[in-house]
Amino acid sequence: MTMEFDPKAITAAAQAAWRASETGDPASPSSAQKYYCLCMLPYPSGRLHMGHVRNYTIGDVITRYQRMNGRDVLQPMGWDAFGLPAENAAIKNGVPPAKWTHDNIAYMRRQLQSLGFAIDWSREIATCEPDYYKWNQWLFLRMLERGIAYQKTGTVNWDPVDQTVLANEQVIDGRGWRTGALVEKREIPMYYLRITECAERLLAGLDGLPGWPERVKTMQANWIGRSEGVEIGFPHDGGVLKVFTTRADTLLGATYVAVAAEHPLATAAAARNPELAAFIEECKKGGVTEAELATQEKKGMATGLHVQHPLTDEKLPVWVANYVLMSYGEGAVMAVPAHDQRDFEFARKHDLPLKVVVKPRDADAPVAETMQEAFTEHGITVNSGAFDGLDTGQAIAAIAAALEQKQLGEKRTVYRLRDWGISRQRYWGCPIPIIHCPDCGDLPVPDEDLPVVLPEDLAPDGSGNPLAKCAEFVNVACPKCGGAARRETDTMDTFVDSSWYYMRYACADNDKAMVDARVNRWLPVDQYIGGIEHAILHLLYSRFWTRVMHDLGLVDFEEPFTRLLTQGMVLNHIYFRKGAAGGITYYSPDDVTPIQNAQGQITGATLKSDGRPVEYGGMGTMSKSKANGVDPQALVEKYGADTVRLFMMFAVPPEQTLEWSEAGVEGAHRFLKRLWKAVSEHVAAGIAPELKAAALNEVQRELRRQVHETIAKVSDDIGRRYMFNTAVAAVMELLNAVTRSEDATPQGRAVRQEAFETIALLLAPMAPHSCEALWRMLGREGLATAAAWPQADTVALVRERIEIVVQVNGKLRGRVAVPADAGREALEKAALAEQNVQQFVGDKTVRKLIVVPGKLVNIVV
RNA sequence: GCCCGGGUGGCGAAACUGGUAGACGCAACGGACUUAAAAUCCGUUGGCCGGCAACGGCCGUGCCGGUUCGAGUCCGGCCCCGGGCACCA
Repeated sequence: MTMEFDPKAITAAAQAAWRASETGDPASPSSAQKYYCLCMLPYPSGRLHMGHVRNYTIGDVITRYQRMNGRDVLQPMGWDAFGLPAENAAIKNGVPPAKWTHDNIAYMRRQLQSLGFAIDWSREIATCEPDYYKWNQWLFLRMLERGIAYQKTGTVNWDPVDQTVLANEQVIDGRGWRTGALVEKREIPMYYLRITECAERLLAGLDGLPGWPERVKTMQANWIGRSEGVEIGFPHDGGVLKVFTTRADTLLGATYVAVAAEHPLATAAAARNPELAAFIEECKKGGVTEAELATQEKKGMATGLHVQHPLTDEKLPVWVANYVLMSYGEGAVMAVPAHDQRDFEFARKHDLPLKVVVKPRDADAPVAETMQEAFTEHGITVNSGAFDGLDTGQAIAAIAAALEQKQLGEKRTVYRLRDWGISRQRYWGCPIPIIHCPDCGDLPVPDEDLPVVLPEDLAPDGSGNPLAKCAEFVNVACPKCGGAARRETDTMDTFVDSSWYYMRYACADNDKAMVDARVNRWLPVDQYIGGIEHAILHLLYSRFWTRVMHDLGLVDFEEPFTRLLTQGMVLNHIYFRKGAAGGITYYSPDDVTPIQNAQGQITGATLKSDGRPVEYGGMGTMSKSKANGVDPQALVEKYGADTVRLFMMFAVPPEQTLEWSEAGVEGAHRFLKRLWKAVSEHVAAGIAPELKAAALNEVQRELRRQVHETIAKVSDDIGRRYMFNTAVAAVMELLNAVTRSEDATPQGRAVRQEAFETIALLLAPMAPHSCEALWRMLGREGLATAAAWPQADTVALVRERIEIVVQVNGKLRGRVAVPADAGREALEKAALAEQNVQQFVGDKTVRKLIVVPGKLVNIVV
């Protein structure tokens, strides 16, 4: 038995032992209760970074803990293998996306294996494989049959120089990342999934997810954005302009209406008004993100058109405004400058009138001429004829009723949520299985021709989709008339791939069906773990996709993830330079020398290789694209997998953001070495005798109580609280206590034996390799990671005396030791008797005595 | 701009339901061991003040205000940092 802690040897031995112990078919049903522990699948960007290590270590800790608690645990792994970075790498290095992706997968798989995660690799999937994406296509066709998938135009970023569609990430300050050209908005036909039909179910379903963090549910609910209001019609020469409002009570205060630049009314007016046409053209500049639209300068122009107020028949001017979004409601709003801040600012800027129609409940109405900001709160209706004196709620109801009678309004519920556009004008993705025939129109690819296989040998060059230039792919016979037809060359959003991969793990070997009965054994996922950045899109799309599959009878469940743990991001500094054309080059924090101001904040840096300045971009998520990822490999080689895993769990609680620093890794390593040494010395003294609880002296009972308190704490921290950092801290405290004990009596050694065995088991989920070795050293048979989780002995936990805190007027003034079962009166008496307390109470009158049993007494004088 | 989080010693953090602020670890400093260094072990470590000492006092959880016997924790306002904003994944 070696005394040296040798992580390399320990890791190799443990991993060999685990491989040797794998028995039977992992897919075979087990009598134990199932537990599906799933981590979000990684994008194979090249190398693992610390965010991955954090994610998969959390998953592995939960997996191993549940296994030791007797569950039949499934922990699979796969690759989110389609996407833009593979195309970017191809453009940069000339390597085909397929080869780049497969090489990355091979490398990252080895990295994951080196960390000793208990992953069932027999179920591994990669979303770029035809036997996976075939089922994307198959389900898309089912959605098309049911009208869940449909075609309409959508807005994209267009680079006029490269003649290509850009992702939002490729638009930097309104310009194309490669060309520097001003980006334009362009309308193109795309396929959409009708997620809005599901809005109410997706919203209501959140109430049935007690295992999800409140913040994620709040974000999803806000994203779906249900609003109840009134759709109001404003008649005009060409028909009726529809707007939606949640504040119908302010209708009499409407002084103009505003429409989006893309609104049909704007287009119609622009046809006869060159100035307006130029303004609308101006609005097309820039990217399509909501952040960009919401922060741009608010601009508008009158169309010269007018609509009629539905209640007063007054003529209201129609304006085009860039702050009105075509994608929300009807793409038009009634503007009430007195009671909406955005309308207020717009009206002041363009000299549009203001009409006050709501006053505060307990104050006078604001005066239009002197208002400094809009009055947006609820209140009492004024200046509104028959509706005066009503409270906001009543006024909305009364005005809605009046509009309904004139058939110019009806109550409606609208959602902020938009349908999911899945078409991407990109190569490295799942082909959309549609054939365009000049005679028969757009036709689905027949099921028997699936999958539509993506050619893997194309080379993207940055100008458009290479698929569209690939004759063998594009040219196809029409499935209906047999004539020459053209394949759809758009591919699917990669969120489609990740919306159901977790189901495929249950039956990855089935080439006849998307999923089979096994999916209902393993799913829903008991514990899902992934970054908080996926709180909305991925998780919402997955919930939607699951409902579609449920409604098609493919799965029994509607919610895919029972419990969710959203891991905080691992951040690192970001450094970059802007190129002449507008592109951005990122530099690794390792390659720069930061410049700090007097407060120690980083203000910039210089690049080590050329000594010239680079800009500082603050802290941000570790990612390959920002060049700020830290590869765990060097740390694993220096300290071993267990140290890296343990440090990750100890540094910070899982949901919290982690600003990366290596400081502290050394501490985790020292702890493992100290544990190793302590166990070595303990076993070197021979076999410990059997523990006789009744024969222990007070000191031994005290140490044993700490052993069992630690079992209770660690079980709660891992099983319920997900506070792995405090679980590790508790084990550290226990080790400190054990090593302080120098009791060489037989029962003293027996207590230490129990303590060390307990530590080996409590730490096994986090540092499994070391714990296997310790378990053997302690003379135990079998695998620590397969042993039963320890249970706290309630008898050992009993305390005879406890310490009570005494406060005077809420300030700590003393502590008293009392019997654990002391009653209220005994506590009060002991508290008042304490010497320092008496100094502060003196001869003052005790007004009140607050007793918190087991904790404190507060004396109010 | 909008939605969601976070801010506690020199640093990562703990304090779970309103009840002892700073557990555990890092770094630093002092000591032991050593020819020396590394490693290891022991001790000190929020700030200020009093005391030979035991110990005691005052201040302190981003900023301003409030509720409460008692606030890191609850409420109102603000500042800063991070995540998301529908084509990065």
